[in-house]
Amino acid sequence: MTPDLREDIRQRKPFTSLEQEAQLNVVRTASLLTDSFEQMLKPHGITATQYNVLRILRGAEPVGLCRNELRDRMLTRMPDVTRLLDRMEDAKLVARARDSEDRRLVSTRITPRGLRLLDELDDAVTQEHMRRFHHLTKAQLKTLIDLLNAVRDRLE
Amino acid sequence: MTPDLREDIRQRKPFTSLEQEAQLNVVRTASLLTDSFEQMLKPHGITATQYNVLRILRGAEPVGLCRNELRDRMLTRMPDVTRLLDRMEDAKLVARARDSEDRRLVSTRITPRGLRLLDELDDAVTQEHMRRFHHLTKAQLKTLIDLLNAVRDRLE
DNA sequence: TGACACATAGTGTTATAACACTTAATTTAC
DNA sequence: GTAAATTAAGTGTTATAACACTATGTGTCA
Repeated sequence: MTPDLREDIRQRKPFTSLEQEAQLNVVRTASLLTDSFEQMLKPHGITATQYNVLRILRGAEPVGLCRNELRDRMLTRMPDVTRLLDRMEDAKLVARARDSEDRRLVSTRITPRGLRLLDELDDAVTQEHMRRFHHLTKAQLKTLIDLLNAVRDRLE
Repeated sequence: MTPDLREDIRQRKPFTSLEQEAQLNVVRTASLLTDSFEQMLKPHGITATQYNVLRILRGAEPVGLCRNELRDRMLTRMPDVTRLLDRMEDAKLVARARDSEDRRLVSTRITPRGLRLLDELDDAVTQEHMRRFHHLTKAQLKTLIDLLNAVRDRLE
């Protein structure tokens, strides 16, 4: 019933270890989840990375965050946050201002337009999460989350 | 003891649903696993995507695969397999030959050099998987794999 | 058998990611 | 108080990803 990964990617030989199978399963699942999420966002003109930035900045309101703080909070590694923010600034989704106390820092805040976009997306995002996970029980979801937390425990 | 995702990405508010928390956990974990894997591969001059291609082609030996078949078997979406293979051909890791029966097809095979590279990498890859997952029990790994299979069941 | 639909690989082009390097402000140590 | 180290943001450049489009070979069907 549930097609396993081996079938999915048409692999002929069995996985060499459970550890390998676990890694491939995590990566494959994330890829499909992200692709689906990107497709949902596309008509709205932003990427999953940009969406992630907007969510972080909305959570930080009413203050902004500097570039490195933002980078450290992102879900996926992003080595060029400066130009990511350039593009988002061009789209008027965020605004930057140099910090007056420590002039090395540039604080970025979400704009009203960015907030409006997140608001428009809220329903679709919730639907997306539900669509992908509603067939698991709450207990299964908790177990999945716990196991992934445990994986990351030795990872970062 | 195990830091949960909220702490990790310094999120102040709780997740809005278990479904959302599950999605973010999957994506975050995959990102860290992939980054770590990429770092391990870097000294050998290939990316995780290229490694994936080599593994698929080694599994297909002694025959090659056409571009679309390869694309469909990849772990993550890759819209430009042609030029990915161009680069790998330049590096002499794969070789291409037009199919004589159906001249639309171009079959790609792994070269001896590609096989040698995989062989060199085998230990490091196994170590990498172990390092990331050895602190979970076999039962936990099986549960994790089952749950991820279940997630993907409604996804593709 | 000839026109048309379809499947396959590849190309042109733009956008984004990645990485090493630079510049500027602040902190630290003497 | 000044030089050196540190921390921050940004820049130059190359590599890769993404997407729409083209060219060519194969199958289909009137």
